[in-house]
Formats: sequence, C-alpha cells, structure tokens
Amino acid sequence: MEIPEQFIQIWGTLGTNWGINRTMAQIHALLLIKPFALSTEEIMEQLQVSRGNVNMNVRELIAWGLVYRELKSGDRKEYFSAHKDMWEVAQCIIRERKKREFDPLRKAIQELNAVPLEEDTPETQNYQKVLNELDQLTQQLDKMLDKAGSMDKNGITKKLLQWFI
Amino acid sequence: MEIPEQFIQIWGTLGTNWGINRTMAQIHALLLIKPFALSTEEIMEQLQVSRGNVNMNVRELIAWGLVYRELKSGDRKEYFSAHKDMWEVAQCIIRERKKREFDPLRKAIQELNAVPLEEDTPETQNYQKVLNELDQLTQQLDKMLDKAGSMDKNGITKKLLQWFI
DNA sequence: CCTAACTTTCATTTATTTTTGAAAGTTTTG
DNA sequence: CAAAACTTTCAAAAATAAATGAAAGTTAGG
Repeated sequence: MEIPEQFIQIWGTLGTNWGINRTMAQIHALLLIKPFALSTEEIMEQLQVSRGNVNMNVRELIAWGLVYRELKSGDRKEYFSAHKDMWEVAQCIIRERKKREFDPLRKAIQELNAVPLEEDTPETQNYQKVLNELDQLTQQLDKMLDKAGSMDKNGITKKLLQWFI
Repeated sequence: MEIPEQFIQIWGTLGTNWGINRTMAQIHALLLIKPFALSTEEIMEQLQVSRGNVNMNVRELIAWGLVYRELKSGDRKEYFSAHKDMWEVAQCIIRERKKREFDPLRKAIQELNAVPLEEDTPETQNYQKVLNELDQLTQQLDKMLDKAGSMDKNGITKKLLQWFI
C-alpha cells in the first residue's frame, strides 16, 4: 500500500489550523498509519522533508507522548512509532495543550481577577464582570479537561454518552 | 481607566496559540472590556494598528458573531461592540470553529473511512483501525460540540457539573 | 448629482514561523 | 582510540501569514 496521502494531508491541515506545525502533524499521521516503526530516513523520504526537520518534530512528538522510540536489535538506527489508540491520542493532546497553554492562561486570569481596582466606573465594572465570568468559565473548563485527560476509555465513553441523554 | 494592556495581551497570545490572528483577538479583548461601542479610529489608536487591519478583523469578528455594529444617531461613523456574556462568547467560538474546521475534517474522515480497501495486509488493517477509531471519536465529538454550542446557560452549567459527580 | 464622510479592497511590505543542511556532537564497535 | 554510524544543533534561507496604506468604492446630505 502506498502511503495514504490524503490522510496525512488532512492531519497536517488540522494541525495548521490549531497552532501545531504541519510537519509535526504529518509525521504523526504517517506513524499512525504505519503498523511498524520508521527510521528518520524513512520519514524524510516519505514526507520529503529534511533531516533536521524530522529530528526536531519527532522529538516534539515524543515530548507530547504521542510517539515513542523503538530499537531493533542488530541496528544502530533509532526507529519511531506512534501510539495507535485514538482515544489515548486525544487525551495526550488534551493533557499536553492544557499544560502548555490553558494552565498559564487560567493562572493569568486568576491573577488579573485578584487585583482590586481603585476606581469604580462603568468601565471598571464591566472589566470586573468580564474577568469574573472568564474566571468561572476557565475554572469549570479546568476541571473538565483534567477529568477528560485522565479518565480511562470506558469512562470517556460513558461521559460522552451523558451528553446525549 | 487606561486600557488593561495585560488582558488584551493575554487574549492576543491565546488567539495566536490556537490559530486566530493576534489583532483579531486583541480587538475582541478591547471591545469586551469597553462597556460602550468604539469606532474604527478609536480601535486603531488604542491598539496602534492600521485602518485596513481593523476593518478586516472587525468584519471577521462580526462574521463569528462575537461583535456587532452599532449606530449613533447624528453620526455617520460605525461603532463596534462585543457581546459581553462570556458563556455566549465561548459558544460562539465553539460553533464557528466547529463549522469551519471540525465539520470538514469529520466529513473527510467519514469519506476516507467509507472507501473499501483492495488489499488486506497488516498495513491496510492498521489504517482501517485508525480511521475507524477516528470516525467514532469525531462522531461523538460532533454531537457533543453541537450540544455545547446550542445549550442555554443553565444547561451548560448543569452539564459541566455532571463531569464532577 | 456632487461632494464630503466614511468604508473596503488589495498589491506591497513587514513580521513570523518553518525548513534546510552542513557542521558539531555523540555513541558504538573493531 | 580512531573512525564509522548515527543524532543534534542552529544560523541562514524559504515559506507563510499578517499588516500597511493609498486608491477605489459607497453612501448620505444638501
């Protein structure tokens, strides 16, 4: 089977729209659909990207917990493979983006919200209201994301079902 | 009160991380914290950006349903204001991004998943499995996002609470 | 129907992000 | 310990995305 270009393309576009670089997403897609581990060279060839690019993005994927190194005995090369369970993949992404982006945002909002304002004008009142609501919203989201990122597969399925009862 | 720079900064960074351009996010932040409508000129001055940039991004914000035009009698200028309820803001963003990015993705996955493969090898089997799981996952997410985007405020609060029981 | 007040467009410019690839670094092996 | 096999780094180049601003377009008022 030749690599399903289209799947890799779609995954890459998805990444681009959500602030993840295209090559990283494409490498992930490639490793997802290959049932065996690939070497740097093989990834370079399949996606037509440079060695440095593959190296950086594979390391990033490993840091996200989406990809792992694999060694083949009698071979000095490193091989890379992706975790294939898509629910775990989703959780990995949730956990990682939460940690990197949501948590700092949440903290910043809390801090802004904690600063008492001197004046009391329509402007400050509205500002406080917006910040307050945002604080509540992010607090709820925080709990929800934590739960979603740590539930087991059955748990997720159940929770998702609850949305439609 | 001078504009709370920090809030605008944070909102802008958030946008950047999630594929929304900085100026668009910053204009949104500015209009959120101002209890009254602002003209193009005022936005230009507060954020130090060009007329064209403000025009394009305000229109985009209107298309998202986050901002609305306001006319002041005896004035030919257009003024812009943001919807202030942060729960509605969140829903607006969910609805809009779902429509623009998730729905096409979902459709593409369904289509890829529907194509029967000729061969039957470990490669095709794994490919099918990944696509299948992705199909299920996006199907669940699809329902969830629709629901989340259309529930009223009480509904959301209740649903969010369910995650912690 | 003309002019002033305002809005929109879009070719260029500018800024940001991503990629490249050669050099430096590291590990393994004979 | 030398040299081969491989990985990592990073300055420079390329690609992409966003911003500018002057010109074109629109609308309201007289």
